[in-house]
Amino acid sequence: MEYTIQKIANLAGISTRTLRHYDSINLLKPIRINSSGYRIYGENEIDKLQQILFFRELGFGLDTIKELISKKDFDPLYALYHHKQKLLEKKKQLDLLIETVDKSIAEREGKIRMTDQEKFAGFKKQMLHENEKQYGTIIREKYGAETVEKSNQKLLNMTEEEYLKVTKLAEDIQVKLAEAKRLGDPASVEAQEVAAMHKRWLSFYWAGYSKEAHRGLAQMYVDDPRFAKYYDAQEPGSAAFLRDAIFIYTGKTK
Amino acid sequence: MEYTIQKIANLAGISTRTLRHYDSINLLKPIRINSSGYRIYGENEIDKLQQILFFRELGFGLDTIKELISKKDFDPLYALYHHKQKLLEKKKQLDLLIETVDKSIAEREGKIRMTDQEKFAGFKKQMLHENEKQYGTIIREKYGAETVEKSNQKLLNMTEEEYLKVTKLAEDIQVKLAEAKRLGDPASVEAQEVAAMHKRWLSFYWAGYSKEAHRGLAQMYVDDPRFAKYYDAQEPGSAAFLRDAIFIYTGKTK
DNA sequence: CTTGACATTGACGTTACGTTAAGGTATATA
DNA sequence: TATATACCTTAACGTAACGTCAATGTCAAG
Repeated sequence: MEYTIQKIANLAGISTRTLRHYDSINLLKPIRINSSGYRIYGENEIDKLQQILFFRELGFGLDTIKELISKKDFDPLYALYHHKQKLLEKKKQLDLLIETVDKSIAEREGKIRMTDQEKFAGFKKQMLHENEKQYGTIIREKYGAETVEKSNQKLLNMTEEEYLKVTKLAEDIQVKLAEAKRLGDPASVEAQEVAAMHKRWLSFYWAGYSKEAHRGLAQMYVDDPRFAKYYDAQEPGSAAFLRDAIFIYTGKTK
Repeated sequence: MEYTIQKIANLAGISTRTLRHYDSINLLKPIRINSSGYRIYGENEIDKLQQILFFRELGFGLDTIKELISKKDFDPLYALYHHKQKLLEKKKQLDLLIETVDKSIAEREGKIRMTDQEKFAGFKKQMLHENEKQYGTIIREKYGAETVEKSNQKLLNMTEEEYLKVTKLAEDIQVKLAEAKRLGDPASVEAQEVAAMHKRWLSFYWAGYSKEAHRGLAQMYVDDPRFAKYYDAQEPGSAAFLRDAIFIYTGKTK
């Protein structure tokens, strides 16, 4: 099926302006432009739009959505599982809100009392922290094709806020690491700062932080060419330098 | 209990900037400012903020929220009932979305097929029209103190979009009615246009439109001094003029 | 007495569109 | 064949609800 802009807008319950906007920011391009300059959308665009709307519904910004779905290894099926999980969480929160309404009604009718805390239960985006003790599959399974996949999946399970934080942190580490490397001393304040950042970064993916595991990962950075390549990209020898810094940071000179 | 800005922000899970914003637009003012110029919030503000957040959660704009809760006859208890109903509707929609995810997963796994329509079920703010056949209590109960209350309650049951539309329509009617009245002829194009607008307006509150009922209401506008006063405010004699126009519009010269 | 965590008022920035404006295109009907 | 109507286009400014500085003041603890 081919759709003009208004047909697809009606189908999805959005405005034509929104579709033009998505076109202009390269989030969703029509499959082709006809001889009159009209946008024409096809089946693939339908599915892509659906994904976009799911992410949007879950509070992701358009920039983030674009990043996610345009990745070469974007997996629509896995994304759908992600959506389901997140929608279920949202539903839980809605239930909490409804409970808060019920309580507030009962309070107004003089039946019960509420603390000020209780009056806002369900509004706060509850700490996923507590009930989401992700355990560190990364190291435990050693590395391999799976490892990288798994950690990408963890990305999808983050809120947008977390996602932005963690990707920014990763970038910062790259930059600071290259700077520190140029100074040459893995015991320097700069290098130790990088090691600390790396610990924070690791904690995103991996709840059970321990010095031993941190060191193991650091060594892996050197041994595994894929990781080494990533860290050496900005400045050669960075992977080894980072390992040394982390070894010192975790209290082991070598 | 008294709260500083950050305490209340943490309590409610919002930012201090948001609270300052609400202050500056007169949506939520602190109970007092202390000697250092700090905002201090009290119990009443807590409850008011809760109401604000409920409305916000339901997609109401801050302007609209301000209008609603600052009305002298704002009823917090009734509002809570409203919130509950709307939250339950929202939950229904979420269930629909989750169903859409499930189906989409099944489709990707080759188990079922989906139409393009189905792929977007749950995104569209479903027509409340269908399952919300409000019946016309206004006329049926004749008028009285209750009548006005009931129709105000209907306002709370509208989405923001509807609310804005209906209030704007009411204003437009006022203006156009005064203009048409000055022309003098209730059969004129202008007057008939007003009658048509009035029908649209009425349909917002009252699903079971009929010419008889429309005429009944028009007569009531003249007979009831409260209504007459409202319509005669801009231009004296407008209530009677409107009645005449509606009588003609509904096909009864007198 | 200074440090750090609070608070204040501007004021400009951002996101995701809404909303004209000015105009080209397709099709049904007079 | 004309014209009305319902589409479509780009361009550009508008808006809502804050986020994010910057510059500065206040308060409690060590």
